[in-house]
Amino acid sequence: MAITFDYHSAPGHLIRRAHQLSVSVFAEKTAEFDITPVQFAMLNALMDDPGEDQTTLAEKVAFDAATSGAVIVRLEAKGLLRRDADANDKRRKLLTATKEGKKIVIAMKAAVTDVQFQILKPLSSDEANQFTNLLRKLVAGHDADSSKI
Amino acid sequence: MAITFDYHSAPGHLIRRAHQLSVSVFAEKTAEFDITPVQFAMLNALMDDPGEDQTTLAEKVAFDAATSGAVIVRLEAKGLLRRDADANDKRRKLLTATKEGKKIVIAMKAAVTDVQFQILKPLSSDEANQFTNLLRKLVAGHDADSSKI
DNA sequence: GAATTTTAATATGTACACTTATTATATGCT
DNA sequence: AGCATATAATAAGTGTACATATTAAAATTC
Repeated sequence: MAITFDYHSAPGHLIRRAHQLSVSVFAEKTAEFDITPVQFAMLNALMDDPGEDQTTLAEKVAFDAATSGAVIVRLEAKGLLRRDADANDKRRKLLTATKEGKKIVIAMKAAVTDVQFQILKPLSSDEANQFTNLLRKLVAGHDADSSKI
Repeated sequence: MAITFDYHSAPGHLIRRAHQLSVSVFAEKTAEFDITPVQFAMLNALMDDPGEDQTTLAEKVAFDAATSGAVIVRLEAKGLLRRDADANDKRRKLLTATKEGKKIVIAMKAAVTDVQFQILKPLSSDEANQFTNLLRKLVAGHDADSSKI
């Protein structure tokens, strides 16, 4: 037994590395659009349900309010979404993707699909499916855990 | 075919979520030590090979020089490692874990081991092994890719 | 052996990511 | 109605994470 920890083989470290690689592949494949994975996730989610408030959108993509607030400000600055005050609840700001925002999400779709393949590239097709399913189960399990407080 | 992307099931997004959860579990289980996963990784790696320079240590845990530089400054501020100028190469600063640093890594070992189990908790034992192996293969594959430039 | 190139560390700027605190507004309770 | 509680958004502070630029010190090349 070594005194130190074999952190290289630890899931925690491997997940960090995978995230790092995943972001890097995304940046590479979508360089021309100048949109980060998080920005894409938010804009993409917004297109399914326009007119959402920031909190609801943040929950959908699983970010805290502070982070998503900053992302939304950047997306607004780029002209990809609009924030309108809710007449019924002055605390809320309702979000809508602009024409530009919609256009960019649609334009990025092929590249983002390709990113997913590139991330999984070191794995065989079977392994890739297994891995994605296990990842989904892992995340869902933790989500279920945290919701039953 | 929907216009938008099913980003919720995409490996890229799932990996991000997994990373998020992983960091959160680490923080929870090691709260008393006030050490982040990255800080632990660096300090732990340093114990295997004391007297390394920043660049070599950064490579080992796969961070860029700027990020690891900042982490090292924080670890030094906490008194967990020492930086000494290399007499043979004045550009380099050699790192050594202090007694305090070593003590904290050893003290954290059990908690960090537990973190890995907690991360994988939603999976069965078999699934957890499969998942970790696939993750390792994924990361190794990308590493091999980037090294053959 | 002087000029070019490389390398180690730092600095700068942008973008997550989270915690805690603050402000404004709504809602629930009595 | 009036007060306590809850909620939406923002602000402040810490810590990754990376690209690019800078500085000082090697190493290489001519």
